[in-house]
Amino acid sequence: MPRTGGEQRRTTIVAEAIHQFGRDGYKGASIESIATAVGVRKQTLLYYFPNKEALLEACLVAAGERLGATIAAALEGKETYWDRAEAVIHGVFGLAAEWPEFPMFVREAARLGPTAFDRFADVLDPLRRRAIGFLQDGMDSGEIRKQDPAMLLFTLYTAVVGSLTEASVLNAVVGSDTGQASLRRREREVLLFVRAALRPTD
Amino acid sequence: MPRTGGEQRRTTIVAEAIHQFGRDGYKGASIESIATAVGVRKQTLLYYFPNKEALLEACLVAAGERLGATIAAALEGKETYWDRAEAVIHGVFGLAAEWPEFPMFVREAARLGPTAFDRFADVLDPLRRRAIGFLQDGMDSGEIRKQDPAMLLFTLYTAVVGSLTEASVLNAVVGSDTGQASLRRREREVLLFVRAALRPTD
DNA sequence: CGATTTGTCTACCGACCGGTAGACAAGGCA
DNA sequence: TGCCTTGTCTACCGGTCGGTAGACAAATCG
Repeated sequence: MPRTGGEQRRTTIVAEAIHQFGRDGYKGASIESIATAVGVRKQTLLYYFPNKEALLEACLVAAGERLGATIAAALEGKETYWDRAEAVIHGVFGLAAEWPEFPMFVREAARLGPTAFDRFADVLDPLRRRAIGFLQDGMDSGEIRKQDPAMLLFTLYTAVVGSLTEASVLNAVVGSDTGQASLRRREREVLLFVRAALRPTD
Repeated sequence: MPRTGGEQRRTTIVAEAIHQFGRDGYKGASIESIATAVGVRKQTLLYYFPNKEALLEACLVAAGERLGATIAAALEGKETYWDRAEAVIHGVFGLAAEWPEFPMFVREAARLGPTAFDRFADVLDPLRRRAIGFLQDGMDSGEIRKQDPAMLLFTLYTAVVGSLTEASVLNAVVGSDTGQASLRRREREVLLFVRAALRPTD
């Protein structure tokens, strides 16, 4: 047994937990099934995380960091306000493509209440501030429709996350539309929608 | 014991179930706590609904009918495309104001997968068709930005429902903002956002 | 080499949850 | 009046879940 264990196990468990919390909800996913999926017994999982809630917190922080890294990478080298908005949305959709349960987990985190969600949001706070300042600048320079920048950011968030998580609704509204192609269609749609909504009134 | 029971009990149970399914999720809410909340034993609830899933289906149909009635009432007498869109959004926000768990329940229904969500959506199908046709007309007459009307309806849905259900996110993004005043702010924001997004490109 | 830490396991417990069986009382009906 | 349906209850069962106790083996370190 190579003593490389430790951290690696931890991250594997967290990844699987995000997967199952996203798919089945916090209550719906059992630590037993998470442990089994990682190829380990429940008690081994409890060795790394003292209880289910601690596992959740680890997932929230990990998810925040992952999303933060994605967004930071997307912003690199982008200068204009529209390039940035587009890059962030594209980055988030890319993350959703390679990790479909990720947006569902974030939504579940929000459902669990502010206490849980803040664990996730705190990691992203610097980016949140940057985004609001940036939207404010765009409004000052007349490139973005004037409004409350924080509320705008909230509405943008709901539009993007909703588009990523409401697959059942998509199915009911536009008919069967699944897989990677659907995700690309939705990304394009959200981009057009957001661009139109940001455009200043003449 | 007045023999008025029956239907009234049923609807009371369904209302409470929507409440708890919305607040705690399908898995998180137990039929026992639902029964207790309406002042009855679990076995009495099981007398009306053979099992938990049957209760859920009854909730889905009831929710669909309630939302359908709300939207239909909102549409009455409205002629222009913008009056209609605004009336529907206002109606949905009104429903959310008097029944806060309702949007959460709808989102939970979507989370449970297409099979469950269709029970809810089927009731609303006539309205869905009307909405798409109506958006199409608006595009043909140049009053609405040209795009896929079904995808537009989906994006509008996600924006409205997201704004109603992501309270934790709102808290994290714009700071503490609760109660009826917050709901009104969000309604105004969504209205502005949607109006800007629908506006045709010059 | 021996002591200790690290990691994984088996065995078990108490709580809860969904659902069944069936007693029982009160209203409606022939 | 007496039977039957309707509605509500107590009692219980099997399964799952989160969590504890503690045995045990391999790796590490003085």
